[in-house]
Amino acid sequence: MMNRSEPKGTFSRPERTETDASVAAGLNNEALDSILLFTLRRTQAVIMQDFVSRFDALDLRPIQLGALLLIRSNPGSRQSDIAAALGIQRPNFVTMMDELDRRGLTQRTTSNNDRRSYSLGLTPQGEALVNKALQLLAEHEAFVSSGLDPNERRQLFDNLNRIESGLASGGR
Amino acid sequence: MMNRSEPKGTFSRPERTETDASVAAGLNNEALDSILLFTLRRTQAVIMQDFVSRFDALDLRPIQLGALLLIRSNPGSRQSDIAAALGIQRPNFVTMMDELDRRGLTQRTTSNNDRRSYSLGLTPQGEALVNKALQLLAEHEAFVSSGLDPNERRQLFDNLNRIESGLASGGR
DNA sequence: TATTGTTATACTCTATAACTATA
DNA sequence: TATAGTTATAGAGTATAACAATA
Repeated sequence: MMNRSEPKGTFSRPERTETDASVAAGLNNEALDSILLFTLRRTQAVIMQDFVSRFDALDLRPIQLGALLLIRSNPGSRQSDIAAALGIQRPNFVTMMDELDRRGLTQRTTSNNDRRSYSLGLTPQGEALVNKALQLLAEHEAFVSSGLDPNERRQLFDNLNRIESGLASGGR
Repeated sequence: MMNRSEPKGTFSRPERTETDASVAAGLNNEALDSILLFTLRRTQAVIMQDFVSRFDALDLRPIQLGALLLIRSNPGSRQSDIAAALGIQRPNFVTMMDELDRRGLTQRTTSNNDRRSYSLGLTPQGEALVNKALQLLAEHEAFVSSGLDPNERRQLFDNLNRIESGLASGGR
């Protein structure tokens, strides 16, 4: 173990928290635990698991709920805009919209100003589904944050957002 | 906007930090910004970008570096153990080991005790590559954490680990 | 010329079933 | 019988090129 007193050029280690898998096999994974990317990945994995199991009842994957929420908050948006906000490619969003349309949750209205693009919107069924989803979402967020007090949760979002805005699009 | 005074049953919102994409299109993505899974995903994406661009010179993807680091810290481990610690399926780890072997970075020695399994280890070239990688890794971690002071970075790891250990394997 | 939606396609990641050799 | 490594395979997710319609 390292010195407690912050040696220069060294990063503070996270608290010792072994991965399940490594604990099971008795592996030393200290090296991985101190890498932010890997810690984020593990945390995301367990959160994803809870999300997927909760939203299985509504047959909604995270990205689909993201699309519905964005369309609801930004009615009239174009596919390109929603895809960009979701961080996915336009071609891949087409397939997603095809399915949401097929399920009667969304509608593509041909725009008057620009006949190349669609105006996206939720159908009444889409609105109804999102309302159910918001309830599940609140329970999901409460569950995954149950180990954090409100201030710690705020700190977490703040730290994540600071990292993102510090690195975003600028490159290095 | 909501009241500042923590209304009951409501979660503290993260600080207002718009996604690049949504800013570009002028979209309101408040709903997504308050979902931990989505915020984690965005943060992970920008960190991944930096990681990949830095390690391109060594031709190492994150999961490959993870494998090398685990093997280094746990010489003699079996493939199943390393795969589990990495959180990937055993069949998929086989392909990875095939490539690391082909590149002369790792070696599979048939175990004496149990001739079904291999004892994994790094070759001298593997050791050398990991040493170079550790330098890059330190620079990567410094860069992605440059917006956080040591205490904030510690908090971030701690909060992520608390979420993970709170949800891990127990289900809900 | 440039952009929106689209099609086709390919590459990575991930997950499962089934085989073999050992135990 | 159970387990380690393996093979084959299938499904997501993601990325790019190129086309038709429209600007």
